[in-house]
Amino acid sequence: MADMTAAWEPVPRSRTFELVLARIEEQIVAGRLKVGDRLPPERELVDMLGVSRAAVREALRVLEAQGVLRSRVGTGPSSGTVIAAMPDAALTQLLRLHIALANFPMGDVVEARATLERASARLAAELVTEDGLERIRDPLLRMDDASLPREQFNDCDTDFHVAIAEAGGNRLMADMTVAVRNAVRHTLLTVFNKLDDWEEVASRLRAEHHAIYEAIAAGDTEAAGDLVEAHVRGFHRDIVKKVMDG
Amino acid sequence: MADMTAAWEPVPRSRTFELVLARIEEQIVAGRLKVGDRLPPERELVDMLGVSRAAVREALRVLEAQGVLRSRVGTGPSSGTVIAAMPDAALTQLLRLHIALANFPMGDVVEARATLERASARLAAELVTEDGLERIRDPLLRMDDASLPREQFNDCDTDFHVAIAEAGGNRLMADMTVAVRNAVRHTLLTVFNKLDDWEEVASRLRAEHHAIYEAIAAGDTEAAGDLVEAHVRGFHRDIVKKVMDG
DNA sequence: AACCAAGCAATGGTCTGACCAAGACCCCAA
DNA sequence: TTGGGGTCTTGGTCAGACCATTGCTTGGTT
Repeated sequence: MADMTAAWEPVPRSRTFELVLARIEEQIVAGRLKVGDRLPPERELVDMLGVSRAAVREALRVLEAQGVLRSRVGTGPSSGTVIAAMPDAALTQLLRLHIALANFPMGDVVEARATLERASARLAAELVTEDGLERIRDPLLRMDDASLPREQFNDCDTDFHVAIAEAGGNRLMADMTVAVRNAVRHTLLTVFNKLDDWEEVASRLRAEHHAIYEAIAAGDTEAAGDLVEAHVRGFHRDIVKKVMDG
Repeated sequence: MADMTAAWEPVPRSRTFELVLARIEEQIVAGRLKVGDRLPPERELVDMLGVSRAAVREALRVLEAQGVLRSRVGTGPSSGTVIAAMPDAALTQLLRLHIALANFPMGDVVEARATLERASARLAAELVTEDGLERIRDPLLRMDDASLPREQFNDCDTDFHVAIAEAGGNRLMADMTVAVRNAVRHTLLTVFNKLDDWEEVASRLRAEHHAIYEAIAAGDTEAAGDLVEAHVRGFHRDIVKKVMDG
């Protein structure tokens, strides 16, 4: 007799749109659909798969939410439904909601940021090009303007960290870094706006950013990683927690 | 005159389902919708928002793809659409497709695994409980069975790494680790099945796994991290690459 | 009184068919 | 040659109907 200790979980009854989804994913995984390829028009998929247009559209919506598709109305080369690759936006959105749902406590997010950005900074210190350095320097210098409003400072801060992540040349790590950083963008802005000693905090961040930049530019792997990790952890420990608890 | 260097990107014309999506996300971010809460039935949302049911359903489908919702037919307490929290499945699915689309080259994935699992192992060595240790030990011991088919060995391998990630107590890092590991599950299985010297490889993996387990059990943070990183990088360098290139 | 089965109502799932709106292309007139 | 309007393709939206599942209610039977 069969093993009865394992629960007899009901087979998840496939909904129509999931079958459509499976067909499309199948072609992606098999490599028959590549980035830039166009899918058949919705109405053709309806005929080919023998399902309603609503089912097709729900499947497409899922893939769009995963950053795999892009749809445009009209005729011509750029119209229709095409395979695209926008994982970072999809990742960001996903993390944002789950952080809001408190599935991911802020402490976990900080730990993840410290881990990812430390690794990104180390890669950057090893592999960065002159072009990459310039992309890091731009937001860095813009933050030096003392009259910069806090919201724009926050955006530059994001750009700075994103530029470092991308300088390492690892798209997956960069996208995860971007997603995690973006997911807490609103939270950080709220914190910034509550600060009484804004100028003091901004000065500290500027100094830390400059030190990180110097380490990366100098190709000092260890220093770059340590400084970024300390930057992320220190900022949350000393500033974010104080504001959110106090 | 305004700055003309920045491209005048067209404002993305909001589609109806995106408006619905925005309304629901709004309530999640504001904390008015928590895990376990039920959304109004689709037909009520249609009345409240003044849109078609198709639009509502497309929005719900997106949230479901993000692991935020769970829908069930019928009446009663467990039916309807409820806020759930299944980020790891959603993350896995997302990464799987993007890896298939080659947005994320295998080298990047390995780098990310090394980074995430190193950090997870360090956390585990510091924080693991007796219960957590047992969850790590279970797949470890099952892999010691030399007659275990390769596919099940692969699953146990996954379970082993997942258990370590979860032992650290950081849900976000654990979910990212799980997602990345799951996303390459199929690839690894293919590699396993192509190996001529399977027993030799399995022995090596077993030995490395045992060493990792011992380090975590002993609370040796540095060793645990180093061993896991070496395990991940070494496996891909020595085995996966050889099979996929040869 | 206890119990079981038939029926009912609520809810998500699916389909049909229609129309709208954006965008590119074609063709004709100036 | 050029400008403009028509038209076709394509995604976006909607209304309304029916199906399938599920849990609860109800009423009869023992």
